[in-house]
Amino acid sequence: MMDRRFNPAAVDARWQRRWDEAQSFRADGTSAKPRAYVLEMFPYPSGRIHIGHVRNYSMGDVLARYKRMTGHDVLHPMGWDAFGMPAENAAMEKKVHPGSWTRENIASMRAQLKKLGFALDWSRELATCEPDYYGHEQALFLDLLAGGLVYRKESAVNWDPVDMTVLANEQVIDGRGWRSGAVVEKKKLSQWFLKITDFADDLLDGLGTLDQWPEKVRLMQENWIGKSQGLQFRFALSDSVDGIDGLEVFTTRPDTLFGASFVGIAADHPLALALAAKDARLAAFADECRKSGTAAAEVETQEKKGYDTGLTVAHPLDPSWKLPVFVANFVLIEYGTGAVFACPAHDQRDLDFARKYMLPVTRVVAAEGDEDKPIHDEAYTGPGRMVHSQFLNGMEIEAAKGAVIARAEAEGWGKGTTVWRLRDWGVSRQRYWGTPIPIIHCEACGPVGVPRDQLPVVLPEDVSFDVPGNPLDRHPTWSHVNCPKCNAPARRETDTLDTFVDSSWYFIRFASQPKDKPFDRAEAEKWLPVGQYIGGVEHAILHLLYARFWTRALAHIGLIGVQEPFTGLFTQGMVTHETYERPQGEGLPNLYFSPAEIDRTSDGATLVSDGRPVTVGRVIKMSKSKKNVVDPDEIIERFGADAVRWFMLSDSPPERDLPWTDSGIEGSWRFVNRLWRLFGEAGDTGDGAEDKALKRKLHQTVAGVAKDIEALAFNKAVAKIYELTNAVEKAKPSASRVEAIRALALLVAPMTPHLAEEAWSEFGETGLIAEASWPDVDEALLVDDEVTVAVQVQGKLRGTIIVARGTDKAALEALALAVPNVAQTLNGATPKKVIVVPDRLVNVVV
RNA sequence: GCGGGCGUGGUGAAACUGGUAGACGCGCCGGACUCAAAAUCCGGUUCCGCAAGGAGUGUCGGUUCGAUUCCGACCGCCCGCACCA
Repeated sequence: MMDRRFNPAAVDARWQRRWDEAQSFRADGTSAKPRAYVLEMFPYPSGRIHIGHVRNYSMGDVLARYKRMTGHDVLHPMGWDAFGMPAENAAMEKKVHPGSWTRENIASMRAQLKKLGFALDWSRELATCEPDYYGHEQALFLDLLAGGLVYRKESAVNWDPVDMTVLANEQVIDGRGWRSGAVVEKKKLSQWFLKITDFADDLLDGLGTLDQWPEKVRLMQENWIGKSQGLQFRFALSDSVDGIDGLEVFTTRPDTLFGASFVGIAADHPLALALAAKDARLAAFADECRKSGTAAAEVETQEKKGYDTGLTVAHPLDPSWKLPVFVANFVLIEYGTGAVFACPAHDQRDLDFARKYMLPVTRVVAAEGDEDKPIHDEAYTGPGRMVHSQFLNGMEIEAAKGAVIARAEAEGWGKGTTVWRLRDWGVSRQRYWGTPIPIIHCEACGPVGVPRDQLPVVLPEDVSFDVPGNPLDRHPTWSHVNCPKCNAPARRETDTLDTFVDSSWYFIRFASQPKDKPFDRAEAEKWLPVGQYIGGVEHAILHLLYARFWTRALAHIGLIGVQEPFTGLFTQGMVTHETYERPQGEGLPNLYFSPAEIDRTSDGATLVSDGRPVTVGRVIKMSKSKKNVVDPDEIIERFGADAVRWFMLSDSPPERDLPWTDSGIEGSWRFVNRLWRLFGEAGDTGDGAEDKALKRKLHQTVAGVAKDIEALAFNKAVAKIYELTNAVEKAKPSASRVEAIRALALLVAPMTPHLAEEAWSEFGETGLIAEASWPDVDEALLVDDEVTVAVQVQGKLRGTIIVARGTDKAALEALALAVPNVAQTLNGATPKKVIVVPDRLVNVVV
């Protein structure tokens, strides 16, 4: 067959249409087949699919198609995480409505995804910005409210005075708003909170059951939840200040109580605030503390500073022992009680502080023999026994902790407590483009839930973005309603929900989409939990933790019987690309060029426009600012969907970054054509004989590729397919070769489905390969009956022998010693020992 | 600072439970076909050496008949969290 060239421009669309018409990828839910729920994190409709999406969805697609071929009823849906700030920014900058901007983006991104031929059940597509999604979310919010998992509280937020909105912590850079550049203010606002802390223990324990999650993600969540056990206790204050006569502190080291040196309180601690009201110098110090608070790198080098309040507290185990109270810049109001007792000998921060303010340092824990060793500049945090600690002396640390807690509880001045880093989830956002919180504020009745028959609370379309702030606040009529309880004039809540709420339950809605309620429990439980969830590691904490919480919360109020939403989680690496840069001149940043402007050869790169060289920079994550991006559309145009998909799966392990290269995609395109030529030889059985070796190779490959796909080791599956292809190409025409060629089409069907379909129909099959079965494996063919055994002398390879599998040790030893090279190396010496591992190696030791 | 991960050819990487290091891809070198090019095909490609042979998985050391794999120390890179009491 000469010069057969695969033509994706014609082929891809044809099969995409056929799959559509046949509804090949619709999840059934009523079949007797085992069910498989394969899900990739749904995209934000920013406007264009980027190559990272292509990698993500290619992986999920291989798994989904493979599951279908192995007899599963597969749910593999797609939707849009469609609310969020970029739409409002576009509205302000381009004077378009966030809704039309978002919907147009969805339309063009959907078209892009379709061109890639993903095996998605498009009948279940959803967008979180449509009332038929967020209306149900409002119902769930009211359910959680009724279930006691939602509350309203005043809380301090980051307020951007120019954009007139709340900013998330991540949006505050060096104390300024990321868009406006305005200095961010702390502002107290009434906000809605979800009681995620009620589930802190359960979310932590649950991590232990997630054995198909990356260890890394579980650790990140564990740290985020941040469980600390210790003692909370009260110090009596020497003088009462505005009615404050004691200080509550929390410590994880109650054992070191006899090493106490001072008490530190946060600048925003009520006692500090009360004192600062009468002390200008303290007020100034507190201001300084607040300013230097958050900037990340700064914290490390930040000097420990304090302000002596002049007050003292009494030590709970010895009331005559007085400890000074400092306002200290390293004590955080957000954590614990905002006050600490300091034991400098065994805590580095406390030690730094104590040295600076000349406070006593007393060792209370010592390793064997170190009892009188002084503490210098390094706090001792290792194991040991208690010293200088009265009734605790001689105890191990853990025993001493228990003893102090027991005594505190018996004497009533403290108790054993658990403190969490995790805070309740504030979900109010002063934004337009989000799910309206279904609440009506009435002067007489307070906040009242919108009655169910009035859901969804739909976002008004007639809004303007001429002035900063939330357009819902300014809308002439939208917020003016009557109280559902007393019918008096009232005001609608104008805050919307954090978009993380939208993504906390979309996987349930995918599984079941009734019109009249968020989901049908029985239907949803058929599919849930998601068997394999695939996405970027950037969602390791927030999204995945919120989704775990939301699922538990729904279970708690009896709406669903699932605790963990995702049984298997896979976090894929990024697609990276080298950068092309050139200095612009002194003091100016380097100028970057896009790959399209560059002529890249094996030994360098030049700019096409002037022919002069540019520096080839590091291979990093694709980003607009570095211009190292490639456009999937262009690539699909040139090489077709299959070559792109194949490249996304080749070479790099999926959890690692994948460097994009032009030669790589060209290599994939070459392989697509190689296969296509090979498929053209499926009619040639030669003399019709069997090729035992090829047959064996085929069955080994089928088994190996299946194992690799199930382990998501796509790069290994790809390598095995290359090996088989090489073997088939080299083999002489035979019945086995034809069998192998046909099987090869099935093997690549999950990865390069258009090519596989085209071959399948050329083979004369009338059905779709997408609906065909994965080839059977003959177990007997998985092992070779001849093996190559390595022969070593002193652990160094001296030759190999080919023997029948299972040859016994004595025979192997004799054969090995007969290898000429072995005799030569031994040079007459008598072997001291011969180690024989059957079917593997013989090692002669002298 | 704490927690985690990773270091293998020119390059992306493979190597089952400690058993022939470098499969497979990219690149490169040589050849065939062609007037020529593209496409395709064949051969080679860890390093040193003409070869025999020797060295080799970040560095140093250990365990072992045998270590990319196990243990210890160190170096480098990447990621997450971060004054968390």
